[in-house]
Amino acid sequence: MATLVDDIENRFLQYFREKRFTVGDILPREVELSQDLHVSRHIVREGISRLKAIGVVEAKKRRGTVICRPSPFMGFEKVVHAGLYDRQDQVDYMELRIAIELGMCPFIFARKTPEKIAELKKLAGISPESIYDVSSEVDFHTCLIAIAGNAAVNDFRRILLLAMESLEGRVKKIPPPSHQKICETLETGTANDFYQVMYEHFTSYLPGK
Amino acid sequence: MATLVDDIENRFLQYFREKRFTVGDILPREVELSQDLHVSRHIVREGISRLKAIGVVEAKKRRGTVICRPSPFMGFEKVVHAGLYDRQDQVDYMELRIAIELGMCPFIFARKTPEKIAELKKLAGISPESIYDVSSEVDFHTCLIAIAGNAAVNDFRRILLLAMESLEGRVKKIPPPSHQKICETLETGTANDFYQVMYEHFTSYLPGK
DNA sequence: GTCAACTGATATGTTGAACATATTTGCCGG
DNA sequence: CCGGCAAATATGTTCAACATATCAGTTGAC
Repeated sequence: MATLVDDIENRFLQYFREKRFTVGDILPREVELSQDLHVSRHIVREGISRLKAIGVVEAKKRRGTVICRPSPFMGFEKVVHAGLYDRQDQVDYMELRIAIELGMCPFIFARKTPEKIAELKKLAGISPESIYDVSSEVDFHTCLIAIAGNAAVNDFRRILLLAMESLEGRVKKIPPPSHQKICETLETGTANDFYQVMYEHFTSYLPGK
Repeated sequence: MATLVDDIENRFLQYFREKRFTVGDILPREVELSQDLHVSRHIVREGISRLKAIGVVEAKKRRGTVICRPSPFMGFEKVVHAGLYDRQDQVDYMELRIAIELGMCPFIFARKTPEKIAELKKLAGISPESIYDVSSEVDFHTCLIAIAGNAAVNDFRRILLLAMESLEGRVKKIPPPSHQKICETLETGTANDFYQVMYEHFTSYLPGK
């Protein structure tokens, strides 16, 4: 059953699209909205509150409620923060993460720079191969994928990692090829070489042949 | 500045995590919550309303407010629905989509079945190569990635496609290799062959060498 | 005894009016 | 011209009341 607030929320979203609302635009006053939409101010406030929950507006006292640049995955982050995902979700997220690490290879390769590779090498050299350190593993791949310079990918991947924290204790030991090898291949190999070495690096997470 | 509602929302999310809340669990009554949390019932309602916005709870009259299985990307879908993304976001989303199509290849290949391939072949044969049809292009790749059987990936990709609808008119003509070729390779080639043919298929979306 | 309909209890949904609070605006005096 | 006080105005919060849907138990006819 659709409540008034459900309806108002949808009308807001639809309205933003139709009127080409963009960052910085200001919503009408709550009292105006409540009059125009023929609902009480509480309903309007609750509708706007839902927009705050997904990060598309924020309220400034005395100025009004303004459209803000949404972090599009805020809702996802909250779901993860609440721990409201099951084993199957976690497996799905893990696969999605691996798919992104692999699928971004062409973009990483195309946008590599000597500076970025130097930065990467420092992270690759931190821990000896025999010692498996989860956080340095994560740091390396975070730095690696950052080379692609895709903000949405970086943010989304960060949240996926949050959902996998309870899994991290159970991952297999660090697989060859090592991070050093990945650096070398990124630096001197071809785009395809780079993909191949990344594929092998994630072999233990990928389905068997 | 943090409002009471912001605080209450966070406390709910934190509480769900700590108390290991799961699908079907019922929240205390609004009046109880307002007493325990020392805020008015409206504040509690607004906090709960925000949880509804991200798809974490739903209210049943007389029964109470229950945790529901969240569609984790509901917030993202709403942001897209409102059209609150700019050119750069759109480019990022496109790259993310391509990365997923490519990165899921190993999972698709590992889980292919004769039935799925037959289904795929039907979609591949619909339009002659000379005619470029956006919706059949999308349908084919939707069917292809569905072979991996990853619900999160399917759902997330669906929303990414929504954000790219206004771009679709400007995509380049269908690139070789054709969908028929992709089907063949998936059926008879190796996992690596399959990746290579997919990579070539998306060449026009990938950064130049 | 069984089942349908009634009825009361109880949860969320909605409204109105009032007051709190922060911040901008602009007046006012030095 | 400039610093500070004060009014205006937006959102934030509370209280009290009523609406509405639905579950559960009771009552009634067959």
